[in-house]
Amino acid sequence: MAKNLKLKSARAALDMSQEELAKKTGVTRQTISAVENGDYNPTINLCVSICRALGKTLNDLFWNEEELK
Amino acid sequence: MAKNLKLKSARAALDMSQEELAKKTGVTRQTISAVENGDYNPTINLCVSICRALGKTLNDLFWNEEELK
DNA sequence: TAACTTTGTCAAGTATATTTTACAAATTTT
DNA sequence: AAAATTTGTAAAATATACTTGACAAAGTTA
Repeated sequence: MAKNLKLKSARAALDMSQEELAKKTGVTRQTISAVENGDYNPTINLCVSICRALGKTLNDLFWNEEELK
Repeated sequence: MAKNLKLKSARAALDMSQEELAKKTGVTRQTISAVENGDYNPTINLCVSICRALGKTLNDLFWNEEELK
């Protein structure tokens, strides 16, 4: 899977560490790292928590308009 | 968890059965049923597949603007 | 440069998403 | 009303999301 650079940069824009984001979303730092690096396929609830913690929506961080497959 | 009525109605609007949607998204009919009934927490990849099969986006089907928690 | 923080990664364990098989209730079609 | 399709649900099995603990590499700050 591809890296999630939108997530990575949204977090960077808030100067927030993976650790902080992890705490806010109630998961482990390793999980945040894995999501950012595309190492797996998070649940929608986690995605929503991440979005809320970063002030973004699902479409902002997890939707790719282009890739039509 | 709450039922996903947006999903249920988007599917109904296309006159598509759970079985058809399941086939298009590569999961089981029971999985679609469980997602619609809020019985669990699907992965983002499944959510994206469902959206594409129904011509909707993540925000359309899986994002609730209101509930601020 | 040395201390400190952040990040990537790995292995083993636990929790839960998803499958398979199956049956009954409900809805739609004939 | 009967036949056919659609949907809800359940139990057992499998796949995988997520945790815990730990270590090294890279980046940042003193």
